[in-house]
Amino acid sequence: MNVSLRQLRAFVAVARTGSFTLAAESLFITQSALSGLIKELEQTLGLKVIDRSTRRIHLSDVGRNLYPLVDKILHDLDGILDEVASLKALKKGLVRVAAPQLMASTLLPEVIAAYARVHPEVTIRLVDCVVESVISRVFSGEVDFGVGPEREPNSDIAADTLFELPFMAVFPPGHRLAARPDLRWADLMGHPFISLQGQFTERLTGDLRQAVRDLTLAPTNEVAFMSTALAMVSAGLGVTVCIPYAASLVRLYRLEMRPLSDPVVARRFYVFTRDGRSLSPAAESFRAFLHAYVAEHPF
Amino acid sequence: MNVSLRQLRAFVAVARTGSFTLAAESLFITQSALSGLIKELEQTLGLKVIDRSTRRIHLSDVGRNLYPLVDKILHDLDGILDEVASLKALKKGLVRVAAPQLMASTLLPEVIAAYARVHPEVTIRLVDCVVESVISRVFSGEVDFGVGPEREPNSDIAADTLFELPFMAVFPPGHRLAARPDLRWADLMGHPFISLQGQFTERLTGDLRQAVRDLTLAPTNEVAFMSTALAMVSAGLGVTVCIPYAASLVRLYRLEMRPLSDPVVARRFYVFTRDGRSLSPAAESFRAFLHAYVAEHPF
DNA sequence: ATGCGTTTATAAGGTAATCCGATGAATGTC
DNA sequence: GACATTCATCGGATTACCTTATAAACGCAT
Repeated sequence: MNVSLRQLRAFVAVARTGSFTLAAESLFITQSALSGLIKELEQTLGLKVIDRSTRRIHLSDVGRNLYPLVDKILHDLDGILDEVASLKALKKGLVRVAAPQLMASTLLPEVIAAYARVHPEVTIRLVDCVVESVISRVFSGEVDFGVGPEREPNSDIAADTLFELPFMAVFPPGHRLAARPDLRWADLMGHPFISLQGQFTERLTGDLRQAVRDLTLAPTNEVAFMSTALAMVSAGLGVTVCIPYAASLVRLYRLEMRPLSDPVVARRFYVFTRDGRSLSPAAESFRAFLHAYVAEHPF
Repeated sequence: MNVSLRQLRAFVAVARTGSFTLAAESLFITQSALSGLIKELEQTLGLKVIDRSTRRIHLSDVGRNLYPLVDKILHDLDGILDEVASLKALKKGLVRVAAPQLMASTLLPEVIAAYARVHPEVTIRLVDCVVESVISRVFSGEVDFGVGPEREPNSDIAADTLFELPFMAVFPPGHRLAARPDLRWADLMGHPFISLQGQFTERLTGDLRQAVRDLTLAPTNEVAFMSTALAMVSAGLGVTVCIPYAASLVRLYRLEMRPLSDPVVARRFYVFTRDGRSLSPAAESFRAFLHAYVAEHPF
């Protein structure tokens, strides 16, 4: 029995209004179109569901039994379609974003606050974790997408460049480095260098050696979190480097940031998504918003 | 959002099978037709519900939420359509028939038994009542149709002739009337006449006076039920008349029936339905069966 | 009984949805 | 890189649905 939704909607509209003419109006079609829908429905079912003449309309016995059941189904379906429309219109939605701790405590809260002003009904759930967890959380589906620095390519993960920014020197106000007009990596060599554990230091060391053969970065301390590093710099225990997106945190510690050259070493940050998997409307919206925000707010 | 049932069925089939090709087979359409249905569904909804390549298929986030809800709706709808199909195929159904006591204790039980042998899943509910109630029960919708003798026409009630049969004399075996070769109404005049209350006698008296001016039927007793009349005839308290469809009851009382002429007075019996209202498949089936039964079993 | 206003049914023609068969493009495996 | 298989697209045909016009039916008033 190949009945159609249009036919069922026509039937319910007639049952509700008691008139073909009024039912047609309620469905925004002409009376003759509605008459044809009812005729085809009855032919497909093989029995009458509406007894009518030009002056009277009644549901048949079968029609009377059918009406509340079909009415409920259409009501449920319309509820589902409304739900989808709400998701599409960003009238509701949930976005889960994984990001490393530094991202999660500097850039992203700003972007999320700005986004909430535009789309208050969408919930952004920030999942802060170590850099190495970002991609695995994306892969597992635990989050909609992740934000973080470049890592080994993975065929199941798509990486979309968010920004590429250079490292900058960070030191306390009044530090001897503050007096130099143009800072070079070599200038940092005479000072205790505080770095981050893991690929941060490995990649940095590799990049420097590749650019200047005898430039060797020997961290005097390797800590897990940038906030620890900044606190130590603030305490006069050395200097560090970081990417400009963390400027807000550097200012919080009342530290100074200066560009570094010879060489300029940059890091790319990406939005990671599962390859071949679409984002929900809300996630796609926030992803695009993040890209636009970063493009509009140079650090 | 004008989605169609075909599109929703396509979506659920893909979700269930994990393949466009297998989903198309399960819906008895080609793979390209199914591909088009999914494409149109996503265009109508304005978002992706299925992420796919030539080698992989996943439901999107929205698709994953949508699937169980749509699946349930389609399951419920198919249940309803199966119900309608069962009603149409007479695999289920209830028919309520109103009939006068005499009809209800002679003809109709026979017909219902015969019908049950052909359509065991249909329930026939016999509502026995006085003649005058038959039409009002049809009118009120309390029964699907009624069976009974002619009464004043009513524009809301349609009357479809079931049979037209003549009155016959009823008397005990060995009665003086049994010796006569051809009985005439005048022959009954010399005997106590037991009649039925109400329009039975009024209509009969009117018909007889209309045919033969000085033929006056003066019942010596008027009772409510034919069974009472037959019992009294059996006890030798008089004679009566009745319509041949009640022959089984007359035999039960071991009485004899003979045709009556000068005049032949016939009564029409009808199937009464509400005008402009269709019968359910089961009711229509039983109504047709009743007509056929009566045509095939002359009394 | 007749005329009238209004409602449902039908006809003709047009558009949208759905379908088929053929084939292109993509993809994982060998 | 070749191959088998799956999804996407194209062109054409059919079906479902729609509009406008109009016929048929019907309850009411006269």
